[in-house]
Amino acid sequence: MASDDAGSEQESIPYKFGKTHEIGDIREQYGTLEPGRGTGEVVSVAGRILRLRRQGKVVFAELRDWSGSVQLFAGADFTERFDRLARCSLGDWIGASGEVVTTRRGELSVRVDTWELLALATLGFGDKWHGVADIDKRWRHREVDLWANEGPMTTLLTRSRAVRAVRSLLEDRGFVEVETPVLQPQPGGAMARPFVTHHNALDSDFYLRIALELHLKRLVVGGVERVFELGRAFRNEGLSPRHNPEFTMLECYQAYADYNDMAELTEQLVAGAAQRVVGRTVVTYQGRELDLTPPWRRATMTELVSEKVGQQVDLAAGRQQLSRVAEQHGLEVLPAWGAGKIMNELYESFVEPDLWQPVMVFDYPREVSPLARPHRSEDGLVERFEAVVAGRELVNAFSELTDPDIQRENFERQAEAKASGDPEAMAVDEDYLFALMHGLPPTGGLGMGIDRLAMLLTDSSNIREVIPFPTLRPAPDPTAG
RNA sequence: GCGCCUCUAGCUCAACGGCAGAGCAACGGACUCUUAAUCCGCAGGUUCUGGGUUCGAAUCCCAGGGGGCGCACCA
Repeated sequence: MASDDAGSEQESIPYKFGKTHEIGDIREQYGTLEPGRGTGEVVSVAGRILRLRRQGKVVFAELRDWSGSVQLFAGADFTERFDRLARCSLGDWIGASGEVVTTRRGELSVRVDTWELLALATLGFGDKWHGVADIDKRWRHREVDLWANEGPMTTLLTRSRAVRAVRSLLEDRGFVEVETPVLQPQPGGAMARPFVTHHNALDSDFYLRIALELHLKRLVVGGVERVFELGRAFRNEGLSPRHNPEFTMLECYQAYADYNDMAELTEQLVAGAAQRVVGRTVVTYQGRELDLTPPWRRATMTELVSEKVGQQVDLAAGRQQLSRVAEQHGLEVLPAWGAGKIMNELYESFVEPDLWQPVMVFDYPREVSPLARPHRSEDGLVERFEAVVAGRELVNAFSELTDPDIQRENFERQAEAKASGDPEAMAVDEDYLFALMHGLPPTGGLGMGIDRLAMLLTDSSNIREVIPFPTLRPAPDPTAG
């Protein structure tokens, strides 16, 4: 009987439901009402039944939509099909109409006159008190996580608002949004191992992009003076609490600007997003205060490394001295590393993890920055900075390299490294060089990890919390948990 | 890839070498203002998988699988 009944109930579910209010709005408007009051306002709300308390001829249910939850108050004397309502399962979706009231105990409620079943939850969702704690299940079946636990909906909505804020801040500054190819015959714009796929009709291998950079700069060559893309990039690398193989980047490029302009833009974007999303620019992250209010501290890599190792070091000191400093601090130096690479390693190993408040780390070695323009006054350096927040790189930006000859040299040096076995090195990108030979004006460029921005604004320690369906090993059995 | 930790009912967890259990959910019932409602009843298991040790294994050992954290790589 149960299954036949359920079958006909499925068929009787309406195709739409005219809800008049978000639950959150009702709570906002009437949340302070005294006990035992009516409002005269009749509303229709819809959502999922979170809890159900049967009391004989009267039933209390907690109904949750994505804006919040409110109690439904139903009674045999005034609610249609009362007995069926009392038999609903936790997790069922219903739409209910009635007056907004408070009960004797003062709980804000919708006193249900009429209601409709909108979906049956035939699989249980988890413990009504503990929710679902199995982290594997939460990530493989986010729909369950969203319903059973409090945090994920807030995280999802916050991320959405953060992306909207970034997009709108850029549009306010005259940037136009574009979409460039994900499938590329040759990946470029970053040093990373790509994913490979195959196009049947063209009988060609393609790579999933590892960065957005080169196509966007080609658009600048074409005259698109302020351009950005918010898009997915893919890197075939290990997973970690801070790395998902597919992740979302913002890249934007501004003609006639340099990296100092990009530093200012970085502050405006991050602080602006925080302001719009959480309402302030001082946030709490993992129990510590983080002050995103501009201006951020600016320091050069040389200064920061020197400070950390307790002696003045710079590229001019040469590979030998840097190598000695590195080894004094327990850092293994590979033979292929030049002075610049050693400096970068010193920075990444000893300085970056200890930076907490936002810092703009300026002026990277040329050796580790093949797409950035040589520094206007410092030998061996490029005009590049990374913005580090909470010990992690959030933004990477340059004065873009515009000289096709230097770009070709840099590509060729990368190609040599690739030939000698570095799977992450770049290849020579002739299409990009072709574009540069048509003239890239002075341009500032910036890349930001959107997932990491979302982590900061949602106080998430694991990137998988801000990605609804993170990359996981395929489950052998889809129902296994 | 390597190291450490973890996996028991739908969910949250006990049992830690001696009969696999509780709460919640589900199912049946009582109850007209509840707040994790309460009460009565009933059912629920390949203890992740496969081997081994043992009179006896959820428990100890080995191998495999899933997941987490750390390291490495990166954003």
